[in-house]
Amino acid sequence: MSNNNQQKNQAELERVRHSISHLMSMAIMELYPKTGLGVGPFIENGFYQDYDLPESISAEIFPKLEKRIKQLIKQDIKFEQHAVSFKEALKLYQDDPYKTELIEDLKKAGEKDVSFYKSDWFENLCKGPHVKSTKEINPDAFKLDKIAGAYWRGSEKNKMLTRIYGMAFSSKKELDDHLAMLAEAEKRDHRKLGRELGLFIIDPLVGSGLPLFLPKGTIIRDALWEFLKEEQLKLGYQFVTTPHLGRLALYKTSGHYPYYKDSQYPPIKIDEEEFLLKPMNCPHHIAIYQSQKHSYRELPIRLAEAGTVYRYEKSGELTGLVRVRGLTIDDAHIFAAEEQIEQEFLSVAELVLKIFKLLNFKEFRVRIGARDPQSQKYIGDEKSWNKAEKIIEKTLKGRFNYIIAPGEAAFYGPKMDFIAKDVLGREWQLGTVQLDFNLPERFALTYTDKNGKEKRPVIIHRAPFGSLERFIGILIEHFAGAFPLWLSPVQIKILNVGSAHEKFCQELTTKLKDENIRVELDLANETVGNKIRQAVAQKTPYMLVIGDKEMKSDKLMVRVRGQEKLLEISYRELVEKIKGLIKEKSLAL
RNA sequence: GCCGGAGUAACUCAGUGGUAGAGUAACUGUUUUGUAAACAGUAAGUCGUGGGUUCAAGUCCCUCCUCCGGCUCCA
Repeated sequence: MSNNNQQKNQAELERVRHSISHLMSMAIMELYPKTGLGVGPFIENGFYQDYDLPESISAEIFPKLEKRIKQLIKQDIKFEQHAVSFKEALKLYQDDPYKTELIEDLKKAGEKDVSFYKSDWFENLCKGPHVKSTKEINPDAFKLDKIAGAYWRGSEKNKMLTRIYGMAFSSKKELDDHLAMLAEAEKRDHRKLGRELGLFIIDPLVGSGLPLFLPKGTIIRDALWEFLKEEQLKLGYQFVTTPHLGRLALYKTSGHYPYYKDSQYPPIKIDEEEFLLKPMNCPHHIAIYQSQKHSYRELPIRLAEAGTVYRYEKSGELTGLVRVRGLTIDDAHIFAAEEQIEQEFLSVAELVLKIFKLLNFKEFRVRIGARDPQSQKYIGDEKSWNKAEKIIEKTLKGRFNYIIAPGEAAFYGPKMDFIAKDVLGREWQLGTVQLDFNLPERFALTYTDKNGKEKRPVIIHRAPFGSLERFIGILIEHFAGAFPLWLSPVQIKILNVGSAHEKFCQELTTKLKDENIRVELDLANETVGNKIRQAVAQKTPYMLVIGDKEMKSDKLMVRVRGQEKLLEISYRELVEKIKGLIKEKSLAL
C-alpha cells in the first residue's frame, strides 16, 4: 500500500471511530436521557467518550449497547455538520456545564462560531470529522472495551466522569487480530509470568510497590547489570556506591525537596537532624564530584551506579515491576564541559541502540522532552534551558528521526527518550538522557579550564534501561518469559529416566556447573513426560533426558526450546555451543 | 488519591442465607518411567480485616486493607 493510501485509510478510520462514539452516545442517551456528555475523541485502536451518568454502570451493559449501536449503523444515519453562533450554542447548552466550558474555550481561542454535528435526533457540539453516513461503518469491526473513571478535562480537582472505551477497525479481521494481540499480552503479563517462573513476588506485608526478587529473578537482574557494567567500563565510566539516604539539606540544595515532596517518603527525623530516603542518585554523585577539584583534563567524568531510590508513587499508580516505589536506576551522571555534550549524548545513544539490538527491540523512536511553556515547574533560567534544548536538537538532527514533546522535560532540564516497540508492537519508553545546566549551578560545581579559570560543567543524567525493575518487567513480556540463553535463570535442565541414572545425572550437573553453565537437575519420581512438561512450562532453553542410552553412548539427545527435533550432540560440542551462545549473548539457541 | 471491578487452600477457580468444595502444586506410598500430565492416599482455609443485620452470613450492609482496569502523576 502506498503511503498516501495509508494516510487516507487512517483518516477514514478516524472518522469511523469518532462516529461510533456518537452512536454510542445515542444509545446511552436513550437509556439515560439526562446524561451529560464530556469529551469523546478517536484514539489509537478505537475511541472513548466521557459521560456524566445519573447512576454508575458496569461492563454488563456492553452487549445491550453494542446491539443498539449495530442497529443504528444499519439505519443509514447521516452525519451533518452545521455552524452555530456562540450565543445560540450557549443557550442550547445552558444546563450543561461541560459544554458551556468547552464553548467558552472556543470563544477565547478566537473561533467565529461553533461546529455541531447532527445524526438523526442527536445533535452535538463537535468539530468532527465524521463519516457521511453510518453505511461507511463496518458493524462487525467494533467492540466496546472497558469502563473507567476519568476526570473532567484531565484534572484531579474536577469531577470524575464515566469513560467508555471502544475498539474499532475497518474490518473484522483487524479487530480479531487486535483482540488476539491483547489476549497474547495477557498471557505474557509479567506479574503472572513473574510468579509462575519464580522471578519475583510482591508481598503485601512488605509493602506494595516493593518487589522482592527471587533467586531466578536475581540471576536475570545481575546478568543485565553485569552486561551494562562491562559496556560502561569500555566507555570510560567509573563505578561508585552510595547509601540509600542522605540529609534533607542535600535535597533542598538539589531542589528535589520540596519540589517532589508529595511523591517522596517523608523525612526521617533523628538526633535533631532530618534524612530523606533518596529519591534520586544525582545529589550523591554530585557530592562525589565535589569532593575534589577537577581539571578540564579529567572531563568528562562519568559516575555510574545501580542506585536504588524510593519514591512514594500514589497507590493507584503501582503496577507489578513497571511502576514501583523502590527501584534501582542504572544511573550515571556525566560531568562534562559544554563542548563535550554532543559527543556524550551520541555515546549514550549508541549504548541504548546496542541494548535494543541485543534484546531484539527492532523498532524505536526518539523523543525530545522539552519544557511546557505554560508550566512553572522548572528550575533554572530561560537562557540555560534554551541552550540545552538547542544542543539536544543539534545533536539529533540528521542522525535520528525525532519528535519534540513539550512538557516532557525533567524539572532541571530537557531530555532525549528512546521509545521502543516490543514484539507485540507495544511502545515502552526505555533509555533516557537528560541535559542539566541547573544542578551544576545549584551546587556551584566547577572545573579548572586550560587558562586556570574556574568553569561550570554540565551534568548529563542517563539511564539506558530506565530502571532494572521496570526493564525486567518489560523484558518478561517482550520474551514471554523465554529469555535469551545468557539471561535464562536455568540454561540446562537435566532429567533422569529412572533411579539407575541418578548418579550419572549428578555428575553431569557438577561438570556443567564447573563450566559456568546454569544447570538444574530434576530427579523427581515422575514420568519423563511430566518432567519435560514442567521444564517446558519454565521455558528452559535446553533439556537433557538421561537414561541408559546416554550413559552408554557418547552422544546426548538435547531438547531445544521451540524446536521439535531433538539435537544429537556430544557433551563437549554441547558445552562449546552453549558457552559460545552465552558469550555472544545470542538471541538464537 | 479518584471512578469502577475483585479478594474463598500455595496457584486457578466453583460455591445467591442453612455442615466450606474441585483441579493443580505440596507431602507419603506404590510404580522405575525415554521426550508435553503414572496410580493411590494425606494434609491444607478465622472465606482479606473489623464491625453490623439475622435463629443462622463465604453469601446482605458499613469500615479499613490489598489487588485489577482506567484517570491523575511519573525527577
